[in-house]
Amino acid sequence: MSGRLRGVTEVAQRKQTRISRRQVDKFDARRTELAVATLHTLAELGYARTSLREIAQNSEFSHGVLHYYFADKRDLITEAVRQYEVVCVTRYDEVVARAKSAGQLRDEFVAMFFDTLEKDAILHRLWYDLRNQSLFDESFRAAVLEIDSHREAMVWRVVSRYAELVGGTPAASASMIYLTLDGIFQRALLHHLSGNADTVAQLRVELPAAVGLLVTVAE
Amino acid sequence: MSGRLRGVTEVAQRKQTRISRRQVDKFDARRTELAVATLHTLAELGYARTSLREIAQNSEFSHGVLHYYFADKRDLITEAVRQYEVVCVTRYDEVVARAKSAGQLRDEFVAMFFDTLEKDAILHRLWYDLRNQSLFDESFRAAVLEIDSHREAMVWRVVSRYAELVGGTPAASASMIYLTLDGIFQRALLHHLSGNADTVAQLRVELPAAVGLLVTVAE
DNA sequence: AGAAAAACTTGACGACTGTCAAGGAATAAC
DNA sequence: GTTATTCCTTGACAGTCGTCAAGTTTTTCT
Repeated sequence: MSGRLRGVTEVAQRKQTRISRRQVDKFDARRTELAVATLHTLAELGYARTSLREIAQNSEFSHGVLHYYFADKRDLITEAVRQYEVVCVTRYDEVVARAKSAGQLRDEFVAMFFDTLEKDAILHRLWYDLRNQSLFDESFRAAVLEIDSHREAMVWRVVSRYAELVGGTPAASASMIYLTLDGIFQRALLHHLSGNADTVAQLRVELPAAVGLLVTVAE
Repeated sequence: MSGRLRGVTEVAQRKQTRISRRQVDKFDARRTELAVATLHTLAELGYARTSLREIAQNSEFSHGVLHYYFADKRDLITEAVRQYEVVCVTRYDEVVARAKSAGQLRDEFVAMFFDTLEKDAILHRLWYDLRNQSLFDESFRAAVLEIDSHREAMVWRVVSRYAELVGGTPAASASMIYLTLDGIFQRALLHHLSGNADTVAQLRVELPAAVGLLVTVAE
């Protein structure tokens, strides 16, 4: 039987079958490969204009294969979002690890901040697109909230370590600190993609001071 | 002649004709009416899922009329965004005007902040949707950047007045202050629409302190 | 080797999209 | 009251969308 009546559960079953036959690697590898292709297409076109045929064209397969590995479009996009998380959520950890002084941590953080802003701009705009999409489409919310909390934790690791090195304590909650730095990033991204380099440069100048505001130095 | 070959300029011409015949009121009134219907549809469905036929169904006309008053879909949506601006950009001005003390201003600001967060949630999520869309679609950027700067000015009027009343000065640039408060709003919106009332309440508690951080009190 | 299963392609379906031309209905001009 | 003009509806167009069944190619198993 070449039955193709697969729901989400049936895809999971099929996956289970593969696991038992020790072919899970191949199946999951393709799934990931296609999810990555999806990620790049989404980053290029945005959620509103990304079609399955377009995604397939960014891979080496035809559009039909997407329904072989994914139950439906949502399943595919959700998986793509997870791939984003893998890429983006440990970005500053090396910076934290090698920081010997507060000044060094701050400088390298700022450098990394604006480096990824420019290098991964289209990937970041996708993140904000999907986070926003979750305001309309309930099916993304769980994944979005999870990634958001991981991003918050990532920022917290940076700032709390910075506070430690500078001999003080964070001046606000993890939540506040995250949304402030994320707000700076979002704004910088908007102006970067708008070609407004001056505004981006201005934000770069202000970022260290903002970090300073978020940490109180003990007297 | 019943010619319907209208580009953007021809729509403008036709409008000009009406002006000379003193019927500009009627034409513009319909345009605005349809733009408002568009705004509500967008707020309900999001940019990605809003079609012209859906918009027309939220008005009392048929879908064809949209191309009588607007050159194309972008023209329509751009006009809808302008309507959003009219509604949203003077929200806190009355609060500023009637504030007799720093404490009153702060409290009423916080109250208004979370009032509109809940009452106009779907309108606000539209704003963020469109702002994000401008990261992908150049044609929205000018309007988005303009509205964004108006929002920044609105927030600045609140905070600078607060600083005045408290006898201090703003501790950061207008840009920084705006993106901080906007970040809080965005986060609160996400959690409000996710049904996570606890997180929203937490943000409400933290908002006054955040405002405090943004203003330095003179010694 | 041949048989069975998995991986992938192709082409089609119904639904939906933005656009626009043709024509009817309403209003204004004379 | 009879033309003109404006306003609005209807229906169609060419295209795209997600989905899926049928069939071909490739891999795996025995």
